[in-house]
Amino acid sequence: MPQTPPSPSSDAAKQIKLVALRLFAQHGIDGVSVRQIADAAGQKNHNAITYYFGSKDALIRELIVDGAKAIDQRRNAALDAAQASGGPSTVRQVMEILVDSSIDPNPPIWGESYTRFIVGMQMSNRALFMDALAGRWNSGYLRCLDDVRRLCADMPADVLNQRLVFMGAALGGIISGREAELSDHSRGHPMWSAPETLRRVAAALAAIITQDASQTE
Amino acid sequence: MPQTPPSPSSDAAKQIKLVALRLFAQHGIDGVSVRQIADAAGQKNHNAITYYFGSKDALIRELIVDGAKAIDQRRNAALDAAQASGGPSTVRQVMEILVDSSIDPNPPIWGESYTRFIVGMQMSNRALFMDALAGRWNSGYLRCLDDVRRLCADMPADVLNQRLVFMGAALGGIISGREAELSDHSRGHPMWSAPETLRRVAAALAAIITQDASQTE
DNA sequence: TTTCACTTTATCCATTTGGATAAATGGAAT
DNA sequence: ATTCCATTTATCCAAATGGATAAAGTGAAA
Repeated sequence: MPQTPPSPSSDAAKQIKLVALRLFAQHGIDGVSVRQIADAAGQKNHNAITYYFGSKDALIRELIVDGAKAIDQRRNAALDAAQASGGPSTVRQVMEILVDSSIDPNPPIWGESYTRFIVGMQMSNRALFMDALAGRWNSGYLRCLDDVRRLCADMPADVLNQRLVFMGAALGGIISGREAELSDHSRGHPMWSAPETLRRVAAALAAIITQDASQTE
Repeated sequence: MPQTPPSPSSDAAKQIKLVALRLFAQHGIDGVSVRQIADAAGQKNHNAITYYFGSKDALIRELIVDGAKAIDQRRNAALDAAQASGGPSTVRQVMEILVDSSIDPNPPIWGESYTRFIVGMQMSNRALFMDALAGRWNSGYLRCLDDVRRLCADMPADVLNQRLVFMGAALGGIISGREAELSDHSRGHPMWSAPETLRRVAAALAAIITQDASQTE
């Protein structure tokens, strides 16, 4: 009777995680019961969650860390690659890294869910979210911010920091909106599935940072 | 035994609505029970919700409509005022209207909650949200978008519409982030309480719309 | 003072929740 | 074939949930 992680990552456990992430993203963690998760994962009994993860809470924590880790690793890899040639040379480049690393390169058939999941957690279960991450898996994001600060050294620090806050909020809002749209398979999504759209998201975020007075009009 | 709205708006009913909005904004509608609401509203019994609103669901619908109505009226009033002198003449002006109208001029002591509530509903309870609004109380937002289209007539429609989508997502993300910060009374919030900050939010949103190629750096 | 409508309070209820326990199942190694 | 293990399935449980009902309480009008 394994109280510690029973199977490192059995098929069933993987399936439960995939399905739970989607349901949590769609309805919030308080809007989904362990029974619904077990059902959707093809289990005949809700005890599967207790068996594989210990509790609903522990499952949620795993999902938070898994996704944050994956994104952080993509971010750091992209930054390391850019670093090889002296680091990103424009704010736009940093935003591209920030946006691209937010996207799962191998999403399940029904589309991505993590950003919606995480944004929902930050809104409605901030304490659990913060506790699960405990400051971990955030280095890539912080490195991006530092690169922007390096590239905008002439901007007053308080103005820049404010814009970075706006940019972060915009990033979450836009990417989770994209996820929600793409997860609706009842219609096509020409805009969001167009390859240039993510470039334009990066451009929009860069505009928040690098806006100048001439933009008054 | 009033099955229809019992009291138009008694003190207790008002208090319940105020408190419920805050709790729903903080924890999501599935994270708050009618007992918690009644407790926080000073009621000794959770039947108050049934008595005044019929059901938890009906209370939620009232909250959705109340806030949407108030915002829409502020938006239309501001647009009407601008219309008197030929309508807003810059995208920045439209964004100011959009941002300012999102703010409750008479918030409760603990701060505003509606944007977080609504963003959470859109994420986790989209169907209920859409059904409660049924397309109503959205004319102010649509008028703002049309004003932007008028002011950006030279921009390709698909590009502009895309940026309007980004802007809307950014607006929700930024304003709900502001609400969350300001609702935390354990610390001061020099940035968010500064009077110029909302102007800068509007500037950031305007930058998303009016970004040009020179912004590549 | 009595009546009557409105409001508050006290219970009751069926259902759902997360979790615990235990029984069955299945496959590989012995 | 038997043992032993991880896994799946079947129940059980106390607590919490949204809602319904009914009993008090309250104040103004008659």
